[in-house]
Amino acid sequence: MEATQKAVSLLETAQLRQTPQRIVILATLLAEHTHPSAEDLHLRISPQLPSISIGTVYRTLESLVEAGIVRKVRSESGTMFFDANIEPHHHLYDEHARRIADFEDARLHALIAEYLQKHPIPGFDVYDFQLHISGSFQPPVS
Amino acid sequence: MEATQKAVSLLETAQLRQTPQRIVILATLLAEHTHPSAEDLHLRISPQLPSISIGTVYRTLESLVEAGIVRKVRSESGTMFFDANIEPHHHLYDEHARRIADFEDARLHALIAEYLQKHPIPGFDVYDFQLHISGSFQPPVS
DNA sequence: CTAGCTGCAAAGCGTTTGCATCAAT
DNA sequence: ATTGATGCAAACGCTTTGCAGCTAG
Repeated sequence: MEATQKAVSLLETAQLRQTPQRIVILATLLAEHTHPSAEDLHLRISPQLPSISIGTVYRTLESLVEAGIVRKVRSESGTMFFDANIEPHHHLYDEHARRIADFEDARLHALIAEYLQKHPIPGFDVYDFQLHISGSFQPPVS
Repeated sequence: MEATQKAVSLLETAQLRQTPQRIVILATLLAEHTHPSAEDLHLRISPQLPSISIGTVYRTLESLVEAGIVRKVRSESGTMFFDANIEPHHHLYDEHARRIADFEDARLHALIAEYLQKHPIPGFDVYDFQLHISGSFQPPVS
């Protein structure tokens, strides 16, 4: 399915207003295979919708997160990155390129989930967990 | 050993100048069992050393991190928290109280490390990993 | 003596927000 | 028509930085 159509249908089921801004933001994010920041998205969208403001991008992303359509992940540097992949997955933090990539490994996820279930943490109620793996994509020339 | 003495000896072995500011900052952090922010530390230190500036706190903490004496962890909200416990450990993110607590579990750490070693990620060099467990300390009254 | 740390204040950066206007429903 | 979204710009919170003076070595 095309990204724009998918965006429209997701907004519809989430009962969110289908404004041009929201449709473009969500469609752009769905078409991405990376994890863009709000600013990244704003830059990418500006040519198609020059009047869109960065504030709207932030507010829209926040609504999408609340609706469960989008996930946000904070990077080491503090910037938020957005992710339309809401399947449980982990992240690889590239320390050199300063970007974040998805890391899906159902077995690893199950392994940790099982461990946490078998060994509950006293006084702490676990909602969710995420593995942050830091390293680099291309080993630095040493 | 007393915190101040430990701070002095850590600064010495790290070959960092033993200024009153650095000694107090490190000693305060060593005495903490929580993960204070730079501002927390500044507030806690001000009565003893009223002239100390927040900039110095940040610069000192950065030096200590570089020296491997201190770890920093970014919270969900974006604020940095500092931690004098440099043993490999994971963190519990309390979504309600917005604080971070240590979670040490050598078996879980070993389990994940072993898995990552046995199943290398193609094209990615792993330096380190951290499990972010989110939840709450006192289950909300529902 | 001198390399490097400190205090101060200003600037930086990503993000949020108040407000008047505008548009989806 | 009404509720909620938008653009704009100002403000925000945390962190970093330039600079002149100070201090540990």
